[in-house]
Amino acid sequence: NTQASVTTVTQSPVVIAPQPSVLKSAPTLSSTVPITCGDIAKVGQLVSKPQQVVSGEEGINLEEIREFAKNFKIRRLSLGLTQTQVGQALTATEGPAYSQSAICRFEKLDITPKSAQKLKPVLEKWLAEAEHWNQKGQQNLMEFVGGEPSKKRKRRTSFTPQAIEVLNSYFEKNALPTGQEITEIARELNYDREVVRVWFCNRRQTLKNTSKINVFQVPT
Amino acid sequence: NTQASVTTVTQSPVVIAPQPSVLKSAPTLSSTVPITCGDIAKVGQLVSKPQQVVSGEEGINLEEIREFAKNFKIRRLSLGLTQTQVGQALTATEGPAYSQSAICRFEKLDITPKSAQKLKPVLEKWLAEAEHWNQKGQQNLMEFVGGEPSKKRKRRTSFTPQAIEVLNSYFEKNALPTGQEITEIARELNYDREVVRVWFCNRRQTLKNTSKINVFQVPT
DNA sequence: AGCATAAATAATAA
DNA sequence: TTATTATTTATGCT
Repeated sequence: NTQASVTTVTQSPVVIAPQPSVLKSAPTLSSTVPITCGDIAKVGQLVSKPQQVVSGEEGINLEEIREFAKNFKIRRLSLGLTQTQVGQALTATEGPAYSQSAICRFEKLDITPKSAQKLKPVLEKWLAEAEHWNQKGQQNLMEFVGGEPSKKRKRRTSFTPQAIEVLNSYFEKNALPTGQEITEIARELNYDREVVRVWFCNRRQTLKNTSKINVFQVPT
Repeated sequence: NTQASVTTVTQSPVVIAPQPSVLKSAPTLSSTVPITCGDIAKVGQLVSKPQQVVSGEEGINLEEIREFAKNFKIRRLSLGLTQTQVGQALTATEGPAYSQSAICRFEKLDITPKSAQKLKPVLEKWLAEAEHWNQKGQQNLMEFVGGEPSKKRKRRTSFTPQAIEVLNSYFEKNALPTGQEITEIARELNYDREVVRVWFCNRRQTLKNTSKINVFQVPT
């Protein structure tokens, strides 16, 4: 449409201040920290050890990777992209598959130096390209990314009191229904299946949150 | 600890590219979009109308506000702060209460120009200060944000047995008092209104929890 | 005016 | 990877 010429806003670029370790930086990293999967150390763990900033045999600059990861996140966010979107877009343009989890792990540096080293240039290139398209307009970016242009957030469902009652009774019987069961409940209540699934997720969440002991003193 | 001199990373500041409308920009905004609350138009709606970039009577520069809102979000994120944190911190340092919802709505420009105009300088000032502390280290930022003892973290209220008795008797009569009633109870007991409100919340939770069946049951 | 909670996103478990 | 939990954001409501 004739979106007006508005897009040439010439907004002053935001300069992000230097970031002292937004990540938790695992300061007192010691013997107590088990490396979950096998015994290959992760970037996020190695990088905090001054001696090993450059991983010996590989010649990998961990500090550089850490910085990039941090910048990557900021740049991703300022493009308004999610990890999922990046993963999907990469999967489409680059060779292998990149899941949301993969992007997440890169940003958190929860990967081996080798993987990081391999992934970094891919992300770097892709991100630069995304930023380039973004210059030309949000629409182009979305096209490049591939997702439908800005899918809208689903309207918030409101359940009827009756429905909630039924849901709660199911929940009391079983807080973790199978996909099958969810489908059935959804049909019975005539709500969207996904909506019902999310309801159970959130209900479990809420329960967990509220089941903490309460703050105020007991009236002795 | 002897965190090494690492912190002086002199990371090259990230320059955020100009952002053509990350927000959904409500492109096909037409008769179908009802303005939820009354008929006062929101910034996000007004700003897309070229003619009205400056709100007439008020002299409010909507375009400026839109830009600020966008930058605010990016800067908030690059500080690693959530809307909730900002809201809480503002509530602590500035006068009135700022909920997570309020921050959310500001960022989405889902507020009236007048409110936005009022909120903007507050956010601007606060954010600049937060960035300043962040320069000095993540720890300082968290202290600034997170109600450190130096700031006025609200002291934990302890109710007298008498007060609790009164509260409980009110609770038995009505577990969900209106705002009006809460105010009155608070005045009667000479406690802060908010404290009383929270007491009722917590009381309801407690009740709910104690009467709960063990939930995470295995689906058979 | 802001709470309660639905929906979306990020992080972790499997 | 895919499945689920945990966290954050957004919105219907009154």
